[in-house]
Amino acid sequence: MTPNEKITTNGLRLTTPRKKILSIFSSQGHPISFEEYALLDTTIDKSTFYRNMQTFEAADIIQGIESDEGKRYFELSEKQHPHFICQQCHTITCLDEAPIPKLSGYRINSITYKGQCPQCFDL
Amino acid sequence: MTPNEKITTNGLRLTTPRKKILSIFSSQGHPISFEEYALLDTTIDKSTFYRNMQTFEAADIIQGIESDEGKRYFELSEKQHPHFICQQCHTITCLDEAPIPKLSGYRINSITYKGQCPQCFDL
DNA sequence: GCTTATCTGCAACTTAGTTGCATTAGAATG
DNA sequence: CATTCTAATGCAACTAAGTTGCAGATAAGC
Ligand SMILES: [Zn+2]
Ligand SMILES: [Zn+2]
Ligand SMILES: [Zn+2]
Ligand SMILES: [Zn+2]
Repeated sequence: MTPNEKITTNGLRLTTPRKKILSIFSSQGHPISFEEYALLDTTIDKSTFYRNMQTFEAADIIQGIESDEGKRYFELSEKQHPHFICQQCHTITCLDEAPIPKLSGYRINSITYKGQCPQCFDL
Repeated sequence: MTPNEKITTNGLRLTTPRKKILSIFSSQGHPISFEEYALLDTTIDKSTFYRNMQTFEAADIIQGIESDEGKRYFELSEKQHPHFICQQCHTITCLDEAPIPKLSGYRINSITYKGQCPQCFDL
């Protein structure tokens, strides 16, 4: 199901800002913050952006993750994968191949590793 | 090495606020935010608290983690262990027994799982 | 095309965390 | 113990991510 289809099946309206938000997120291969989004779409208001992030998270269209710098990053919630946040260069990497462990009794929605990425580790 | 010893070996001054901060963190078994800390120590100023969190993170005395509600939680950085953040009741659990996986090329400092804790999962 | 409830954009607000600065108080030295 | 020097504290003002109230716009359904 495409993001646009998820919108309509959730009883939400397919508005112009929503179509633009989803097309921009579709063209990113990694999570972005509002600050980064606003560089790609100067027309959107931040309240519209954040309100849609909440709506889309509830509809399982978008997934948010917290950076180590007190900002939220968002990406399309397609196939589940862990993320790595480098505490030195603050890059967020999608670990598409990494396995998702199990924890008995818990339902795991996401995994975030923090540390040093290969580039920063070599220095 | 106790937290107080770590302070002096890092060339930091063992001040009254610092001793109180470390004694309060020693008596917690899980990460707490400034909001929670301030209930246990009404004398501290928030700038002193946050500045010490930064100093203590650099000296590897305290470790911070980001909650799913845009707040930072802190705990003594003794033995490494993953954390589980429940997205429903927002409780942060220390998973003292859970293993820390490896990722080749990356240096992992922390792991955070998000999802539903056993209490919320049963509902 | 008309109606209606949802959604948007603006501006004002909230709040976690930071910063500048004057004062205080560890620690080192004699 | 008194002196000195620098690190650390407390206060108040500030910053910035994210939220909220509201009036006007617009998608969806008839
Ligand atoms: Zn890096
Ligand atoms: Zn990703
Ligand atoms: Zn829970
Ligand atoms: Zn813990």
